[in-house]
Order: sequence, then structure tokens, then C-alpha cells
Amino acid sequence: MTATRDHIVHWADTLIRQKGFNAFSYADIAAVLKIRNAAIHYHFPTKSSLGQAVIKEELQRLQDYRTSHKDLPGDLQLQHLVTIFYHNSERNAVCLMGALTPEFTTFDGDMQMMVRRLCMSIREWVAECLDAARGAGRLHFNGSPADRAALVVSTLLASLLLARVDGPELFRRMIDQSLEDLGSAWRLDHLPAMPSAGEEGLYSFT
Amino acid sequence: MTATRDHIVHWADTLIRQKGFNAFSYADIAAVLKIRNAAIHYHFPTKSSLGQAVIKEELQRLQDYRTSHKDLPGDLQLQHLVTIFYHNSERNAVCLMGALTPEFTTFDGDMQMMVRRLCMSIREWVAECLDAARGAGRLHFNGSPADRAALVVSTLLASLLLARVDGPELFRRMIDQSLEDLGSAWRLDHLPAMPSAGEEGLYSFT
DNA sequence: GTCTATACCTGGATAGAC
DNA sequence: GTCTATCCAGGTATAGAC
Repeated sequence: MTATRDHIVHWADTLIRQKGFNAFSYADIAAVLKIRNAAIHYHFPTKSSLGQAVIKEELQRLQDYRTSHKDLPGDLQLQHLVTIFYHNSERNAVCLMGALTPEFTTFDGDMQMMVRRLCMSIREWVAECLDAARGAGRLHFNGSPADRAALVVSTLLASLLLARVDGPELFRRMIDQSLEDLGSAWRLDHLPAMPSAGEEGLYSFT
Repeated sequence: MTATRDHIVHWADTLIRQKGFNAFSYADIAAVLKIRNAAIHYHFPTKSSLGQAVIKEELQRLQDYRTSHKDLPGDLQLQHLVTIFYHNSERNAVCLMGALTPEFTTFDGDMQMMVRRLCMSIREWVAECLDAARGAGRLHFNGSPADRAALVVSTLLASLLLARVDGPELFRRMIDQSLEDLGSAWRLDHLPAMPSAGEEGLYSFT
């Protein structure tokens, strides 16, 4: 069944965010899913192929969201992104960019390419949102949308890393300050507490 | 001789920034220094103890700089920090915070403590610099120095990670935009090209 | 598709000679 | 302090039965 494949990718994603790509093993996934590591190799011959599948799914989720919300104001799309990161911070998980870029030099060419695509796609999306939001007078910032997008992504990425060491409260403070900087009235504080665990698809791009 | 010990720490630092903590091995260091891994174990019984030594040196360099430049205006101290990061970006190296926080959950208690101290110390220093610089009218920003410091550190940290994937030019653009946001007249563009390789102590915290 | 079994390698770490 | 030699655990990956 293809369900197994999906479960493998899901847990690989989770473990990458928890421990990093090099630190997680087939045995970790096998233990959770109660299968043997040979079963994982059936679906993903190499660890690199598994890593690529994880990123591919993330890209797909991002793409799906963009196409289904293309008419939503840019700042509201960004709220969705921020919310996803917020939920990651509550689970002490980091984003795929934050997990994978430090180990970038240890990856093979195919994997590096996917990491690159992931970073580019997220920055591109954020840039478009920022551009539209500024054009509509809903957000305010200096400089090009592309550079500002890189800074916004930076803040999200690094907030998760620093919050992992300092606690989730730091994440809220940093993000709310960033939102103020952008002239947004919306704040993380308005968000409800974390939804009950087990929700799938919520903790997406990353 | 204690020189060997220093060399080991130096290369461990370099390798951590290149590949991450879990990905580098005693064999990597042994190969570079042309010694056996048993010699490394003599100086550092466990890998964790080596990692802690790397962080300890970084903290020491930071401390040394702060005490010897305590009368320098905050924004000029921050320029030094930015310059260090800039040189890291030129070598495709990331900072210790960026390298270690993603793998944080895989470390033992002692190592986690050191990572925490490192992140705290840097943020604290930056906060003091920002506070002083704003008080002197040399920099401008909203919010508390502590929150702003976290954002500044975030930008530096994540710029290195994203630049690794996108090229060093991205680092310059992001940092210069950040400097503009802070009301600084100084820009990275003013910096000379990277100094000849082999300089020690330059690529310090972090 | 999943299993058992296993090959093969690399990693961290230790013992004991020099 | 550094070496040789070695242990042992764990990791990725494969072969072949079911």
C-alpha cells in the first residue's frame, strides 16, 4: 500500500526537524512504524532519495496552498505561514530549511538541488506576498520585496532555532516585533493555543 | 604539547561549521593533523567534551573582545560582529549557533548547556550594543534591545545559512538591508575583499 | 510489500606499548 | 603524548524467502 510510503515520508520529515538529517536513521522510522528497515529501503533505495521525497512533499504543500489562495491578500497569506512556524515552535521542531542548510555540504547533488529549490520557492512566495501587501498599503517596508523576503524568512527560520534553546516564548516575542516592523496589526498573541496533537498537514512548509 | 590540543579544537570548529557536529568525525581531524584518532581521545575523551571545548573557546574570544572594547560605541562593536560573519560567508562557513541548534536535541546535557550559554552570551552582548547605540542616537529601532538583539542575531545566523545555498551575494544584500533598517550609515560594501586565507582568530564568534 | 538475515563500513572509544 | 591494535555499536544497503 502507498499508505506506508506516506507514513515513512511523514516520520522522516518529523525526525529531520527533530534531530537533523544525518542524525536520524532508518531504524528510527522502522521503530515508530513497527516495520523493518528493509521495508523502508523498498520505498526509498537510498537515504538521499528519502530526503528528496520529504522536500518534494513540502514543495507540493506550498504549491497547493499558493494556488488555492492566490486571491488572498499577501499579508493574510503570510499569516498562514507564520502560523505554521508558530506551531512548529510549540512542538520544538525547526523548519526544513533550518534543519537542512547546516548539513548542506554533506548532501549529494540531487539532495542539494532540492534544498535549493525549497529555499528559493519559499523566498519567492514570501516576496510576492510582501510585494502585493505593500502595493495594497497593508504592509510597509523599505527595499526590494526579494531582499525583504529573505529577511522575513530568516527571522522565521532563526526564531525556531533560537527558541529551541530559549523556549517558545522567544519565538512569539521575535515574531511579534517583526510584525510590528512590517506595519502589521496582526500579532501571534491573537492565536489560540496549539491544537490537539495528531493534526496532519498543519505543520507544513516548514 | 598543548599546541596539538589547540589545533584539534580549531579544526573541530571548522568542521562543525562545514558539516555539522554529528557529521564530522575524529578521523576527519586526524587526517588533517596527520595524527591518529587515539591522540585526539587523549585530549578529549568524548566527542561531547570536544564540542564543549569548541564552544568554550568561542565564548572566550567573545569575552576578550568585549572587555578590550567596552568603551567603543555599540554600533562599532556590532560592525566587528558583522564583519566576522561576513568572513564566514565568504568561506561558506556557518556560525556555531546555526550549526549546533538544529542538532540540539541530539546532544548530552553538558553540551546543550554550552550551546545555550553561547546563544545567550551573543544575544546579551548585541542587546547591550544596541541599547548603547540607540541611547547615543547612533542607531534607531523600536522595541526592547533584547528583542531587537534576537532579531539581529537571527538575521546574521540565517543569512549564513541561506547564503550557503544561494551564494555569498545574498548575505551582503540581507545584511545591508538590515543595517539600513537600523539607521546605520555603514554598509558591508565598504569592506575590503576577504583577507588572505590562513588568518587565525579572525573567524571568531561565530 | 514486507520479512529475515547479513554484508560491509564507519564511528566513537579503550588497552597497552613506546 | 602519540602510537598500534582492537572492540563494539550503529548505520546504510542488499539478497532472497514468503
